[in-house]
Amino acid sequence: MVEGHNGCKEAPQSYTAVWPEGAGAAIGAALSGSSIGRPATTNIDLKSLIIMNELHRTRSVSQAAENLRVSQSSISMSLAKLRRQFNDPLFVRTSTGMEPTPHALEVLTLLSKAERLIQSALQHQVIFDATTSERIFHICSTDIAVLTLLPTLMRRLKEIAPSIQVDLLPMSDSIPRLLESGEVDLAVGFISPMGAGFYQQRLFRDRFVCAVRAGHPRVQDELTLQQFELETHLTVATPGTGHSVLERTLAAKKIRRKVGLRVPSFLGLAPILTNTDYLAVVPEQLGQSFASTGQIRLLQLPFAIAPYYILQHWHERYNHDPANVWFRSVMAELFLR
DNA sequence: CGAACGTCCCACCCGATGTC
DNA sequence: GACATCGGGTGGGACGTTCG
Repeated sequence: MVEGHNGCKEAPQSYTAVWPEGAGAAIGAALSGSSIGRPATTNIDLKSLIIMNELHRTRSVSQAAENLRVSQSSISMSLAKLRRQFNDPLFVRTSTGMEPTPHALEVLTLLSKAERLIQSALQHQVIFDATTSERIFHICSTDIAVLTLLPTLMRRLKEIAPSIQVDLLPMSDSIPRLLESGEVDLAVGFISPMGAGFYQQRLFRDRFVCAVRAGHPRVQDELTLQQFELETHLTVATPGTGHSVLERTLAAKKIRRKVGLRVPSFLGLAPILTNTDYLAVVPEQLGQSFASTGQIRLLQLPFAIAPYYILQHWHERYNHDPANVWFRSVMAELFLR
């Protein structure tokens, strides 16, 4: 996000940015660790230190003022302040200009070290090496992911990042807080929009289908609306997800369904379905994994319901985090279609 | 020794900030 | 919002140093 100009007036001075804002602490730390001891005040004036550097470079108060685009008296005042702070003349007039005292030279040497430290800090980048990282990624998803995403994901991770671990956490209403705090890296699934501060990326489209056991005595190749309402259903509670769209659609279309069993997880659906005559409305991706055994059939729903997208969600705090960026890219590589 | 140049100091001004 | 305070900048004069 780029900050706007917000009507700020231009600063009257235009110091050459030798050290960035906030560098005073680093400079203070460098000075306090030296043989010259602490300056008279710990409230280090960064501009005065910039002026000191410029004085050393130019050997002239006037020239330093010109270079820093301030008045000569301003430089003079700053020098006076520095002299009080360090209890040393720092620069004395000679035939060759304002020459630094030994004390000033030592301070300048330390300032140079501090500058290098600051530059190093500013250029510091967090490197994430997937091939050697032992990081644990915490993913929130419905247990659908266990069947539809994890096998592919873990196979790929074994190839490119063998030491990385994945911790799958259940969906809940507190996903936004968990993503924001960093307790969860990524939330994947059919999840309602989380609002400002969150990013999301579409991975693939999915839709609802009806699953029944292969030898269901009444449901043949086509499911009628009448059958849908007459048969008993097996449903799954899915807090924190967008699956409630199914309930809303049924209510809007005034379609009634008789629930015989409600379970907390998609994982146990298959064995129950194969041993009962229940109908279960499930995501097609999940249904296909059930149907691969040959014991369960998938049928079109007898009413229209919009398809939906499986997305990956993350918080803006981690939008540029190299590890999070890498993991998202792996997810996109495997599932974006 | 005086001119030129550079530094220092003081009074004043301005903007930011805190307080009521 | 008005006012006080403070930090920091400016202009200008005083003073010091250098050099021809």
